[in-house]
Amino acid sequence: MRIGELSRLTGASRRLLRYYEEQGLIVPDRRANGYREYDDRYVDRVNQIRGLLDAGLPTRIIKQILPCLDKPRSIHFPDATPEMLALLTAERDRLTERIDVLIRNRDAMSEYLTEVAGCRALTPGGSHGTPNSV
Amino acid sequence: MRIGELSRLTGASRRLLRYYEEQGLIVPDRRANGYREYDDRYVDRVNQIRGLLDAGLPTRIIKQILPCLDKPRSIHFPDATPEMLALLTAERDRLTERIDVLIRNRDAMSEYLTEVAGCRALTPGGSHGTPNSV
DNA sequence: TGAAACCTTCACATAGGTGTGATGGTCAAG
DNA sequence: CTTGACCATCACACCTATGTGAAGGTTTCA
Repeated sequence: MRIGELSRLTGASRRLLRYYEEQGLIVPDRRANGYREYDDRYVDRVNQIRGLLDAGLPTRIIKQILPCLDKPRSIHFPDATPEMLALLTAERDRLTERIDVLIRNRDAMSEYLTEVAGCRALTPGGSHGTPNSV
Repeated sequence: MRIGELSRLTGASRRLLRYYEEQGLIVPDRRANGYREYDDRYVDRVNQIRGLLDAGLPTRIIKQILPCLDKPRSIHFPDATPEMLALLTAERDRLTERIDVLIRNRDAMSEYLTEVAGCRALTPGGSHGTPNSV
């Protein structure tokens, strides 16, 4: 498929797909006329990239760990230098810490919402104009 | 305490502390001479801000939800407009999604590392710089 | 043949968090 | 007083992920 199609399938703008390529995250083939040609697996790949970006990892890091997370990697993980493994381990641990922080914050939000909901239940009075009792 | 101390305690640069203030996330008192005066609770507060920022929330949103997560909030959560609650709920859900993505990626990394470790165990030949056995 | 829809590259712009330096005030110790 | 450590404000700079537009080639369809 060409870039427009992939853009539609992934939600990433064409610009962004070119950017990911520029950053070395994806390496599409080229047709004779210069058009980029993407095979189907790029859909998953791009989604994964976006997930990692959204997770706060910079492209520089994603570029390095992505080969490890490749689709049906099961059997043929060939290139695993010790540095690679160290990096991956470190990033995984960082990710875990980050996850913990997020969970704590999420739980604090939930807790607050629960409390407010409980409070709400006790004050049947209309909500809007009157700030809310308590 | 003054800004330098808080900076030391939180790891946030002075610049950043002023930035958070500029964004309305913290509102320290001022001494007669203009110096910012922070009370102890700002340490937790700043840490929480950094956690949320790291979580990908923009200051604009943090500013809004922070009052809800305030420390001993237990009893006196006074100002909870419906919009506020909706925003908080939405952000919490976004956060949950984000957490899920992170967990999936983290698990993929762990899985890969486990596989490689298993593979390693089978090839006793010291690889490169004798990384570190398993 | 020409218009529409797609593609290319290049380059400048923006937004958010953060670094850094200039310039100057405050305060405590020698 | 002066020195040094702290503080203040202001402003310019950076990085990274993105948007956007210009100028031009290709393909498709009428």
